[in-house]
Amino acid sequence: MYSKELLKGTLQTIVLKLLAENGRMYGYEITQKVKEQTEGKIQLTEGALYPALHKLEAEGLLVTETVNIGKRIRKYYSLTPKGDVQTASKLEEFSSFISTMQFLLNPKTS
Amino acid sequence: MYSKELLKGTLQTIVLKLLAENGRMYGYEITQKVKEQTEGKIQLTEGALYPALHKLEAEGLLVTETVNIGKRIRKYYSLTPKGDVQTASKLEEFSSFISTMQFLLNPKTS
DNA sequence: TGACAATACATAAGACTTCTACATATATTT
DNA sequence: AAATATATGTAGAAGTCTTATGTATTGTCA
Repeated sequence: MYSKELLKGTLQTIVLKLLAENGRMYGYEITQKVKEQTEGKIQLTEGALYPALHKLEAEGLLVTETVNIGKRIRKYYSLTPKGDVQTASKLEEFSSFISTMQFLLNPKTS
Repeated sequence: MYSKELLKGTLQTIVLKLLAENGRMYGYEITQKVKEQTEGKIQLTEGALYPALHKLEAEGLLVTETVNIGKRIRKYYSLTPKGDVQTASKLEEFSSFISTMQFLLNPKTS
């Protein structure tokens, strides 16, 4: 597990990228996918994820579909066209940020 | 300039690494160095930097030396042995975090 | 020489993100 | 029957950083 601060600012990017890859996902599924793909190194908490999802929805980047699974409700999130655009730009920004940081922190080998 | 959120959690690491490289530096010098080395892509604000420096000092990772340049005061910061250790561990953590993120965001090529 | 920009320190108030803890409820495993 | 996993969500607090402000000295250029 990484210090929490590092994760700040990357949660949105992670969520958007996963949705772009998987079409549609629900909250719990996202937490599990991240945990699984990072071998437990990144674990999203509900307290961070749900507010983030709601915010992205309010901004028009995500839409929801509610599905009944037995008696339980499941809320699927998927990208809007605007969300697609934002995902691409977030990924690009993150990638550029990493390059800059790697250069800054490792000027000899970069 | 990157969205502010991305920078979160990296400020300490940046400061520690610069001090490890340059021996001792003062606040303004740090802001200029970062700006210069990142071609303006990362710009530290004083409101973020000084509280961070004070915090690191309070934690025993940095010590200060005050030097008078004419009538102006200059406060040099340098790493303590404890600071050296922390720098290494922060850099390691950041590097590992980047690997994980790259894998997560780009599963095909990683 | 007067004005402006750069150097250099610093704090205060607020925004934003995330965490911890809690609340609720169903389904599955032991 | 109890515990764990699935599933969504909120409230309050913590932490980091931003914006704005303040003070003072030094350098530059018109």
